[in-house]
This record gives sequence, C-alpha cells and structure tokens, in this order.
Amino acid sequence: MVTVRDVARKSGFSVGSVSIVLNNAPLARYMSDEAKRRIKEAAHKLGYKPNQFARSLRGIRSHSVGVMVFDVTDPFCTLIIRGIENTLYEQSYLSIFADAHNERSRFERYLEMMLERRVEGLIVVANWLVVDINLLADLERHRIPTVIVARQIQRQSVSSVLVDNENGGRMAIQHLYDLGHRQIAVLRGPKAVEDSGLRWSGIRRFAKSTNLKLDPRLTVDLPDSPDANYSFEAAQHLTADLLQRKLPFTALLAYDDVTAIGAMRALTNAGIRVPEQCSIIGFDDVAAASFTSPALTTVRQPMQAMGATAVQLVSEAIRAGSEKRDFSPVTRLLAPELVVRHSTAIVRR
Amino acid sequence: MVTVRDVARKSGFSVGSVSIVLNNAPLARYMSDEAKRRIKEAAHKLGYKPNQFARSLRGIRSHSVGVMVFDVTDPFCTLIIRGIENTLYEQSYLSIFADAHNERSRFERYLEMMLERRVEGLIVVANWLVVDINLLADLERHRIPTVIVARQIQRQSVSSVLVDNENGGRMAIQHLYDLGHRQIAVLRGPKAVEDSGLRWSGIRRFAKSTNLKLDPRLTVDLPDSPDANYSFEAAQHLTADLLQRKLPFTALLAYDDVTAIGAMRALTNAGIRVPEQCSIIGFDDVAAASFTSPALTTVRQPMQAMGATAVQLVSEAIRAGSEKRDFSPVTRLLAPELVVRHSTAIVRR
DNA sequence: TCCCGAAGTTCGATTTAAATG
DNA sequence: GCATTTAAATCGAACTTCGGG
Repeated sequence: MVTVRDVARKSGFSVGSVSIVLNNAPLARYMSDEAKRRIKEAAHKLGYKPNQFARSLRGIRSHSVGVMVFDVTDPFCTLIIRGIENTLYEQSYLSIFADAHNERSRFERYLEMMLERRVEGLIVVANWLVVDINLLADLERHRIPTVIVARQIQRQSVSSVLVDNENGGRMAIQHLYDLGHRQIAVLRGPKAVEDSGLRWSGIRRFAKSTNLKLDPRLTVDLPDSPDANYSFEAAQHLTADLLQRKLPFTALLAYDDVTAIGAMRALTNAGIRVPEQCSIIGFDDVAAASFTSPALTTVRQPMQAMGATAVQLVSEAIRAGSEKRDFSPVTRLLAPELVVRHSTAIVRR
Repeated sequence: MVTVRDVARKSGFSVGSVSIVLNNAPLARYMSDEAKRRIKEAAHKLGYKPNQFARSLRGIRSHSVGVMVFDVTDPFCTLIIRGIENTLYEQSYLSIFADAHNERSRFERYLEMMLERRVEGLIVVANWLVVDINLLADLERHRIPTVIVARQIQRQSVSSVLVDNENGGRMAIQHLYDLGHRQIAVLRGPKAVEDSGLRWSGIRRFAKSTNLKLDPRLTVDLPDSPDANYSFEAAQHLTADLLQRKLPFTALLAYDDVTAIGAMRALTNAGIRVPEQCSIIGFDDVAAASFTSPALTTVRQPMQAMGATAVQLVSEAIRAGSEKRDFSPVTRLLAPELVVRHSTAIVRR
C-alpha cells in the first residue's frame, strides 16, 4: 500500500506538502508550480490512492450514499436504481446498497449499518408497501440528507421525488375517453397505497369535467398485500369477477402494469379480445409492458429521471450541509408520459 | 458519537481494557468477570458502536463486499441480486453496489473504487455481455476473493456459480420431445455468449441419443448486441423470417425467456396459436414469463440460490484467507428446473 | 512576503510492552 | 512470578504551528 509518506520520499518533499498539494488545500497557493508538478508526478507514478478509511476517520467525506430499496424484485424499481447509480457515478459517489425486503426490521438494521459507514446521504426507494410513520421518524432522527423516491412525505427533513400521479391518472382516463370509451372499469390499487388515491382523484376530476359517468360497480380495489407480484393474480380474479357481473364495459383502466397484465389475461381467458372488444391501459411502463400481446398502452413513469433527480437532491443537500447553508426539503413531481401501444383502440359501435 | 474513551471513563477502566473485553481478545481471559461485566454494561448503556473506519484503518475487516452487476436493467439479474443481498445480510456484510452498464470503463473505475474501500470480496454478476479477457486479468491482479455469477471462468483465482446450461438445454428439448414434437425450431443466443453454446450442446446430445433430427435451416442465432432487451425485437424478426421460409415446425425452443416472448409475439401476429399450433419454451424464468398469454413454459435458473451460493463462496474464501488457509476457486453448477406452464402442449396430429 | 519543511495533533480502535499490586 | 490492568505505539491522512531561508 502506497502512503503519503512514500510519495513524500519519492518526490523529495515532506508529507505535509504532499498532502497540501494533492488536496488542493488553501495553502497550496504558496507552493511553486514545479513542486506541485513533481509531487503529482510521484503520486501518479507510485499509483498512490489515499486511504478512504483514514480520511473518513478524520471526519472528511465518506463519498458514499446509502441506497435502500424496499423490494429489488419489483420490476418497477430496476430503472430507478439505474438512474440512481448512473448519477451517483457521475458525481463520484459509491453506493451502499440494501434491499429491505419489505421488512421493517431489515430496514432498521440496514439503516444503522449505513449510518455506521457514515453515508453522506440516503435514498429510499419506497416501492409498493406503505412506509409507516415510525420508520419515517427513524429517518428523521439522524441528520443526514434523505430523499424518498416514489412516495410523498410531509416531514421537515425528507425530500420526495415522484411522478405526478394525479396528472397521470388524468392522462390515462383521457386517452380512453378520446378513443370514445364511456363505460370504463377501473381497477384501483390497494387502499393503503397513496399513489392509487392520487391517480383516482385525477381520474375523477377528469370525469367530472367531461360529465363522464364512472359506474361505482365497475370500480374495484386491489387488496392490501406485501407482495408486489401478487397483484397479478389478484387483478386476474377481480377482473374475472367483474366479467361475471355482466355489467358491460369497453375499457379497463388499471392501477399499474402488472395489474393491467393480470386483467388482460383474465379477459383473454374469457374469450374477450384486446383491444377489439375491450381496451386496457396500465401505469408505470415496466419492461414487461412491451412484451405482452398486444403490447400494453400505459402511462410511463420517468423512472430513470426519478432516480437521477433523487441523487441531485441529496447531492445538493450534502453540498449545502458542508457549506453550512440551509437546505429545506422539497417535493419534485415529475411529468408522466402516455405511451400508446396496442392494447387500446377506438371503441366499437 | 460514543467512543471507547467514553466507555472507559464510564466504567472506570482504561481504553485498552475496554477494547480487549469488547472484542473478546485473547487477553480477555486475564480480566476478572466483574470487570468484564461492568465494561459491557457501560458500553451497552452508552450505546457504544465501534467506529468502522477506525477498525478498518488498523487493517481489520471492512465488512463489505463489492457487488458488480453488468446491467441492472436486465430482468434476469434482480433475483440474483436478492439472493446475494439476502445472504450478505445474514452474514452481516454490507454491499457496495455498482452497475457497470455493460461498459468496460465503468467496470474498471468501479473496481478501483471498490478496492479503495477495501472490499473483502467481490461478486460479479455477468449477465449477457461477454466478459473480455483483459477485464478478467483486472480481477486477478488484486488479491481479493472473487466470484463470478452466470459465467464460467477458467482462471486460477476466480470462482464461478452458474446454472447447468447443458442439462438445462437437454431438459428443454426433452420436454418438447416428450410432448411428441419432432420438428423443432431453435432460436439460439448470440454466438459470443457461452451459455448459448452449452445449452445447444445439451440439445444436440439429446437429439443424437434419441435420433431426433434437428433441421439446420430451423436453427438460427440471435445477433450479438450489448443490450439485453434488444433480443426481444431480434427474436421477433428472426421468427417472422423463419415463418416466411415455410418450413414447418411444431415447436420453438428459445435461448431465453425474452427471446421466447419475442417469438411468441411473432407467431401470434402471424395468426399462429400458441400452444395449439406451435409450442414455445424459454429459459431463465424471468418475472415476465408468467405474465404472458399463454404463460410461458420455461427452464428455471435458480437465481436466488445462485446469488446465495456466490456469497457463500466469497465468504468461505475470505475466512480461508484470514486463517491463512488455501482456498482454490471452484465452479458450482446449479441444477435447472423445468417449469411447465401453458405455452407448450402435445403436438397435434 | 513568499515558499517550504519538520514535527506534532487529531480521528477511534487495537495491540504491544510494560507497570502495578 | 502471577494475575490484572494500563500507557503508549500504531494505522494513514489532514491540518496546524512554528520556524528557516
């Protein structure tokens, strides 16, 4: 292992000078260019890499950010992770990664481990499960910049990044409306999930503004569940039930893509052709959405951008902290985007 | 921050004694039980947590393992990541995570950053892209235990964990054969991907043993590509081409699930019903496989187990290293599993 | 005033050699 | 000499102080 001492010996300067030059410390302006050059050259030749532990021990930056995901298995979050990774990379941060597995105890233990490693910031990807209050209190107790992705939080110290759910809900229903659909079934998400409520209010607002009637008997909720993939089966059953009630509908608006795909399966099984006899629209634009037959029309969440934005927020907050400026947490709502594929069509007359 | 000094003050002993007791060092047997009790109590009361940086600085363990993924976006690797995470968690390791983005330069930079953090071991998830030779040399230069998942490597110092591809290929073809299929199209993976070759040799071996004829005109290769998701489109085109040639086939064996789903789309588009007119079988058992209509029959890779095994191998190697024992790298082949869903059926006469 | 160096201190935990009764 | 405990050195970087030219 090459240390400052080695560089000092090789370059003929003292450890102090080496440290000053290599860190571009204020005192470096008193050093001659020649000295700087020689020191840098020696460092490079020896392949000197400052020991991160020694730096961190001195309370300098740890150059790492904690990334806590609630469920890596959820297809929704892989692109978010890429966005996070990508942007952290650009800013030379390394990420300490943890999959909380939707378990509170894991979350807490990981949080502690991350704090021990002195992460400079924390990004929580809160897919699916409800984040309970105590857990947020945990996040608030420590004083490091925290951003939560895909969930809005009303707290003093935590920023949020998420898609504009209300607007997204509106885009979905409007797309169906524009295609001429008037009898629309809505498969809402679990009641405990806030996203679902927001999307629903976007839907309702649009309906009200256009005098579209949404039959309450055609509006059903997914059950609460800790498993994101379970919603596929649940959606299948709910849709099958819906069909049995013999209430006509020409389109189905689903809470998310997995739900939509489940619904599509139920319709196909019942001999109903998509989109000729029934249109389907999802939400998220998960990878699997383009793999279905027909390919799923959906409202895309800009997941990679969400990840990138999260990193920008923490990194701003970190900078603010180190410069002793204030940084009040913000909520960033990113615009969703309608992706028209082949699961929606003009209504048959 | 509570330090040893605080514990020492509170308990009335010296820092040294505190350290000795709390770490159960050899010298601890000379300390009175009473002293031990009081020290432990004080530490507990103060909520003392040893500073990881200080420990690591002294060359003790860093308690972290690097996890390098070539492409997080690939649905294939999320379950592997979960397996890795899960097992690392059990062993109290924290993971430093990086997404190499299929780029060599990123890989190298991340590798360097990880080494700076003194990761005790390294796990590389080599989905899709070919790992080039130089890169392996990089892995070999440093002396930390390394395991590569999903790729077999003939090197002195790197262990491998992967599915038994050859056997998996055999299982796939045998399933089709058992259903009565004799005219089978095979969509192989890119030539540069070793997995594909191994699966193919399993297929050929089975064919030979049963006198099944595989028409070379029905065997096509996916093009090499840096993007895992591109294979969906490629498979679609290849299958469409195949259909145009008017060579009859009653089943299609695809390199992996994404490929299979692409092929399924092409068949559906051409008005061919799956599985009634053509059976399809995939490989991997990605999440999307159960979402297609009909649900995809496939050969499952035990991805979570692969991740877990990788961790076990590094952790064994780390232990061996710290006890100055030898640990020669091994290759672990995990058994695939046939998952029969609804995309395969008995051949029509 | 400008340029540079030597030496010492700090961070927190571990480990050694040494000192106490 | 023995059982117990402790002071001091160590790890590597960074910053401070003082001092010389």
